[in-house]
Amino acid sequence: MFPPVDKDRSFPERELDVLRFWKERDTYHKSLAKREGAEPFVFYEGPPTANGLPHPGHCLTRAIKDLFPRYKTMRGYRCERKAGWDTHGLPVETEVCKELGIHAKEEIEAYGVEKFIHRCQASVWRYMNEWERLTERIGFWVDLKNAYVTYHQSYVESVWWSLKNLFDRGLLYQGHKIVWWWAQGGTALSSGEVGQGYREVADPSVYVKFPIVGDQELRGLQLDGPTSFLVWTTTPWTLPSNQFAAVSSDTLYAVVLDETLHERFVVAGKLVDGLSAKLKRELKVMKLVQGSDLVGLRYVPPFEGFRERLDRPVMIKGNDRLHPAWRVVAEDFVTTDSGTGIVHIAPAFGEDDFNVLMSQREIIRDLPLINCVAPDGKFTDEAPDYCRGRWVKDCDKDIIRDLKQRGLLFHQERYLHDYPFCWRAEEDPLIQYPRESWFIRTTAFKDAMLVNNSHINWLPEHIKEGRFGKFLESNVDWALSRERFWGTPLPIWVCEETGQKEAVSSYAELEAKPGFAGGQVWAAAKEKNPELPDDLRVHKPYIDAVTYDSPFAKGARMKRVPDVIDVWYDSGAMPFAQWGYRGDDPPFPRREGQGERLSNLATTPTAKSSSTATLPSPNLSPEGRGTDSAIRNPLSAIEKFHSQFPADFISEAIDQTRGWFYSQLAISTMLFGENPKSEIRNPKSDLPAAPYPHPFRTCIVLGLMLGEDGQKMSKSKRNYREPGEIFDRYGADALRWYFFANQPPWTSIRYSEQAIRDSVPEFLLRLWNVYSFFTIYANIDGFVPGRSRQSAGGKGLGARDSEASPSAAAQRAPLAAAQRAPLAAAQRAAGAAQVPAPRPLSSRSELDRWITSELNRTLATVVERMDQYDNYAACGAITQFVDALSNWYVRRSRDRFWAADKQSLDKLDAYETLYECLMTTAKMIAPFTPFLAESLWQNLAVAIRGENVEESVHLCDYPTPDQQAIDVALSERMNLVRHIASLGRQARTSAALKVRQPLARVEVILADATHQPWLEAHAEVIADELNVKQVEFSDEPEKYVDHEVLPNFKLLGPKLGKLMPKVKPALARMSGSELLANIRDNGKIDLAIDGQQIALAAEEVEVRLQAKPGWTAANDKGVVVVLATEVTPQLLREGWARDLVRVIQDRRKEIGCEFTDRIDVSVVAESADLKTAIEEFREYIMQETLAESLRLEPAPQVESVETQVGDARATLSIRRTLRT
RNA sequence: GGGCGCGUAGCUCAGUUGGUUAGAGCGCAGCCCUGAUAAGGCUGAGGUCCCAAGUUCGAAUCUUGGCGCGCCCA
Repeated sequence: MFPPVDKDRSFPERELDVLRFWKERDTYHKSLAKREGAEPFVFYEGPPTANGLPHPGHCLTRAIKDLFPRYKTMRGYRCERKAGWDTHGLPVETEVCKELGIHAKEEIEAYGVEKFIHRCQASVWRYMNEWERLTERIGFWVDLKNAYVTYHQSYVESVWWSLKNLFDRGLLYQGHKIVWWWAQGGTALSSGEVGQGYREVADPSVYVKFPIVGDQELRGLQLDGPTSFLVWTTTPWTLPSNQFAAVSSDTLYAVVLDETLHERFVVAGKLVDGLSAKLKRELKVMKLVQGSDLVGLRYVPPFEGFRERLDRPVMIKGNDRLHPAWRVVAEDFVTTDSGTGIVHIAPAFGEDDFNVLMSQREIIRDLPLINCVAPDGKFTDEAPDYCRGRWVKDCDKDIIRDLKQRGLLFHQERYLHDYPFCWRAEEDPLIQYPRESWFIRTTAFKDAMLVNNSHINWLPEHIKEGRFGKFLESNVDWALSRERFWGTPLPIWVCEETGQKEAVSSYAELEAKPGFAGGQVWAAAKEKNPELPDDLRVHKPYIDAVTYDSPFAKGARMKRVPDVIDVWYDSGAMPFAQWGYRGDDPPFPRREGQGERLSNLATTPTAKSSSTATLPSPNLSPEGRGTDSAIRNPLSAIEKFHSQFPADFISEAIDQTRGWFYSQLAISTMLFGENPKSEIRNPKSDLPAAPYPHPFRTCIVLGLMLGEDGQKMSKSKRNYREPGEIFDRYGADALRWYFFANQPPWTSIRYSEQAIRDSVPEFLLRLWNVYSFFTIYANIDGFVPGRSRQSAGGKGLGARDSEASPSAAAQRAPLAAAQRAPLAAAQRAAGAAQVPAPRPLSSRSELDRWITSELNRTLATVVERMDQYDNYAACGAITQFVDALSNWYVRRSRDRFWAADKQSLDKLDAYETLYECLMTTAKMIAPFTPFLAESLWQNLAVAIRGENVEESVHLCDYPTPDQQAIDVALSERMNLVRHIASLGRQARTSAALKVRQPLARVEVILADATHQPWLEAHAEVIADELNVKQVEFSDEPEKYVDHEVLPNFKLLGPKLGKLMPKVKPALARMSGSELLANIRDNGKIDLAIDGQQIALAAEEVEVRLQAKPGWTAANDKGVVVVLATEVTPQLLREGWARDLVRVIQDRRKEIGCEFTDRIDVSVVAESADLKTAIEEFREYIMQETLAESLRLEPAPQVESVETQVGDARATLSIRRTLRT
């Protein structure tokens, strides 16, 4: 007995049962254990941050991350899935700040860094439960218990190790650069962070006069009267820090006369007209000058703050004198696209500007930087008095007013542009500001990164050369340091005397340093609060307290630089840091039989660095290590890293292009790059190269998920539903199927609740109904799968549908199969003894062979597509199969299932075939909709076969196609039958003849007669589908159809060229049937076009059919179906009988009959025709409705209903047969 | 402003080396079937394939230039 279908339970409810089942049985770990020793399929989890709530976008990521590991596991690979959490960084800090109601960096310091860090650490886990619940509920199998956590000491130390490696190789340097600066937060932001904060704002746009100093040599410019340079800026607050004005050497500048102001101005010639238009008055061009001729001209500084100090010439090389500020320089970056062609240079506030200063410093040594803004974003005392101590952006208005009063403002307007704000403090505009910062010399690896990238399988492909490739091309050094609190501390200690620096790779290494001090700060904190996680030891402020003796100067101390690092570095270090890997130290033991992924990394293990002078032997167990073990790399980490590097598969959304995708690639290329010659390598580096690509081979770049309104999903807009509600309403399978089957994963998808809802009836429910149909009848008939009849000697389909399929597995994963084979064989042997195999496929009916062929064709497609990471096409194939199974196989097989003889071979074949289809489908869909698959498996397999099958569908091998079972011709023919049936129904519709009304005959006309003999042999199917007595394949098609002969453009195009367009009309002018006859007789058609003789071969034309008017017919794709519409009284009565059957069946249902209940029927009707019909078809009616009696007189004891049968009214009473 | 991607039915999306009748699902309308029944099927309406130019015998598809949207970067 199969467990009866639980009609009352919803999909979500059943999913919860499945979740419980997996948990109880620990199915995930069993699925791993089963693949012990098998070839690994490596997956990396890109760590989410758990301090925000997950939304539907995260569901997509988690679904796709589950799909392929599940699939690969079933295909025989071992796929560990270590979860991870990204825990550091600004997002966390700002959350805590919000909680505390504080904002600025000083406020954090005032609150206390130690307390602040404690809150950060706690806040990281705020939404952990929600994330874990989501992960579990959507069916994402991942090892949450052993998740890596970026603030854990082992992780931090692994990151330190990698930074030390870079430092030792001279790749980590301190530089003075213009950075995007979050003044309130007191830190620089990475380009990625800045990018997230752009938004459109209206800034003041001012054109300012820089009056040319009159007493200088004007090089024949003949400026009679006051003349000014016009400069343009959208940041008036930078004007008090103006230092130069830049022009473009080879641009023509115009000296224009403004007759209203009676002043002259210098602007780029090209921009004069535009400027005039803005002003609505003419600017008269007096003279044109080459930009290079303006270089060196001085102007009056717009503000006085630095004038006293700097407005005088200084000596430069060769006794020349030059003003340190407020003169014109030529720069390449100056364009005439906008503004005035003369650029205001404030070196403190722009990268280009800063570079001007740097090149000027090559001429004037010690040239000071003009900057009257402090790091907190407020003006210093060198600024105009009305600005001092105020936030720069607040001063724009006052500065403009001041300029206006002094007659220096030429023009003012508002300018709409995108400007960056802090991504975590949305009201804070960023400013560009010069800072000391630590950088990684990623530019040295640009070529290596490009090579590495070229080996990665990006999906969609355009990412490789497109977005990601372009990004790599424009690589700039990675600004690593952050002047913040909650992050991985930069592990660099500086000698307070000499300023020399060194990097440290672990806390233990610090403790081993001579003169180690400061550890007591942590010890004291821990004593005071024993609850503190030990991981905080390596964080601020405790780590800041650690100092030691300087190896560079006697008596001096080493102190840590106070910065923490960019969180993106944390995430990018994940391929090794998740294991706490810190290099092959001790050497990694080479193991036999390990694939190429290990060999290159493991071949050249080298000892290094002083702290490991006495290496333990590689096989020393982790427990047996000595006291200094913490300094060394844990053995397990080395093994783990080597066996799990690189990843075969990762996936995140496209916004990670410059985030996680880049950070991983950059770090991996720098540490494990393949071609040492092309890179800066240091003898100290102990890292052997790994072949590209790494650290990931295939990356599916997911599209962004938009809200229902097409906008980016956002909590404040509420344009999406909480994932939890989706699970409760439709279930995880519905959501997953929606993701996998509705579009390729990389298209950005608009979240649509309706579409999720729809995946229930379209796929899940349809399949479930097939299963339900099977269960109902299999139970009625007491069907036991595999125990059909004569023992077929074991080599039937039984082997295929039983779980074990060792030969298939052996081709894929030798190790796994070898281990499993004996067990599987034993299982099969045991099963075979109890359960004789069913009839072989070859003995079964055509319909059975057809659906089995479809099943295997589907499997072939699914496996082929999934191996290419193409879930969308795979799902399409599955959908089609389920449709074929439900709407053709089951429908056409109904009579077989209802056959009275429970032991009829045909009936048993039908059960057997459907059972096999369902079992294989359960396995086939397991990676996609794991819950439904499990329910099917439990009810169809485990409930019947118990120990003889895997206890979960997810422990099964993925089914592979049986090429022998595929019959392409049969598929084609069956499609043709389905097509004919569809056309027949179409014809019925147009004649308003319902299918229940039998008709005498249809005639089928085929353009291509290839399959006609086969169809003639299957006329019965068509007759049944269309409810006609007779199907004929007309031998006089001319009676019903016109033939249209069309050229095959694809074949003829290249051959005929320009004549091509004339062929179609030429053919149309001739009679279709004559052309056909021509082909039949001569094998070709002769045409004359433009006087040229052309012969068209049979395959170069296409014959189309068009039903002639006057016939009830439908045509499409070379088939016409003509319907005989005459309804004789005999046919009419038969139609009525069928109608009565339907009415009785309805009534059966209404009174709650079981499928097998017998009934007594009474029909009272006035219509003589109806009575005749009933008598005529009495047997048929009784048989169809399981009636024991059928009377034409009232049944007073039984409740009756009025009803309509055909055109007649009738009173119907039925009751269950009274039997004990 | 630059890079990348996308514009196909009311909606969500397919559309394979360019081939002359551009498809699917949903939605809508009408109908059918029903012992899988809170399912299923059929039919219909609905398209200047964003616009323009070019290449070609032939363009939704290739090229160029616009326009619009999204993402990334400035």
